[in-house]
Amino acid sequence: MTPASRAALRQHEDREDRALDETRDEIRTEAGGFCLAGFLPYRLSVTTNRVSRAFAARYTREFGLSIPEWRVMAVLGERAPLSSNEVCEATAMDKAKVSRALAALRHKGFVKKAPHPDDQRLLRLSLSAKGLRVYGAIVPRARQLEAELTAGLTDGERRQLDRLLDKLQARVIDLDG
Amino acid sequence: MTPASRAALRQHEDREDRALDETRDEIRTEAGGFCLAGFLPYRLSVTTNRVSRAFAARYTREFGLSIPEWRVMAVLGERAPLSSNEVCEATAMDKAKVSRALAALRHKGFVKKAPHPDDQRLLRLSLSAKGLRVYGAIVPRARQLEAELTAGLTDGERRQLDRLLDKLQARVIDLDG
DNA sequence: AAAGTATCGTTTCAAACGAAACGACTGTCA
DNA sequence: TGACAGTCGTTTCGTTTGAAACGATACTTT
Repeated sequence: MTPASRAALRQHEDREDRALDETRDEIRTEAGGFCLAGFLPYRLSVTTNRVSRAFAARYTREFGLSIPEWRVMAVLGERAPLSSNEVCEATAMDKAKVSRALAALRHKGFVKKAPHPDDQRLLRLSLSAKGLRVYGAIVPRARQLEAELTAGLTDGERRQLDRLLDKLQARVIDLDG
Repeated sequence: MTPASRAALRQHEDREDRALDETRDEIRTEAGGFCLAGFLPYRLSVTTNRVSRAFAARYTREFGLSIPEWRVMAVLGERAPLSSNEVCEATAMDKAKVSRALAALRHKGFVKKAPHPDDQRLLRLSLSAKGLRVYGAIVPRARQLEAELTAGLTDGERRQLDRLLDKLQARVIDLDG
């Protein structure tokens, strides 16, 4: 861009700036006082992402697991054997993510995969002995971290938080479903 | 894998399965009754991601904006001019994400970028007239969507939710800071 | 003023992501 | 039985992501 055209652009923008001052006042009427910091979806996202990062760092450092991998371990430890689809539902992750997490967990020797006897399309997924040992170690640690996270909350507040999340969840589901 | 080695593997796994039954009982002691569905970080993540997806779909469909782009618009509409760093802080996004969102917004003609007169490293970012018109349209819409999201909550519950998110936020910050 | 350090915003790079295509398998209907 | 439609899990493809490298500008120290 030449200095001349740059100057022309600036002049144009100066003219626009004057128009802007008028536009701005009209805008303020509808947009008046909007504050991103108080916007619920933003607040949810920021808080949740901070929580996820903090927990992910610990799962990685202490157990070498990503969050998708930890979720799969958690549900398999809870109620194996499960098919991949059942893991999807239990973890709220899509099948590609579950497939990748399973590949990693199998590679680490934490998960066993067998064909379902009645339906060859399905998998019978479960934790190996090694996986079960890790599961036994990570669950108390996860509980402890959760307790640290909610340390500032009374039992009543914790219950209230669960209730409010349930309500939001229900609301957003019929909002886009 | 040959049928023979497959059979050998199965036999090995059968042996492991018997060991597993014993291990499982010990595990249950520490891991007993863990339920991912009730685990706060998981619940936060699932609910928040659903909310984000629902809002992102609407921003895209109705205004052609991604969430990072909408956040930048929001803070610039709120209190331009801002530097890129100030946008980072105000939106809780890293500088790469902000840089990319700004490039997209400038390409769409919604954002103006000027050099700061006192410090050539800084940018003076603000909305163009076009950007300001979009801002004026999107803010009421965002408010309306937020209202739909919280439609099931009383004013008290909404305030309580804000309080609880503040507490979690404070807690997680010193938890990983 | 020159050299070294720090900050700002962009770009590069590899990893992670979701949507869609895919091959393998099952159930249905002719 | 043979074609057809549906389901399951994997893989591919293009996009988005954050960390780190980078060039450019400003500040500090001598």
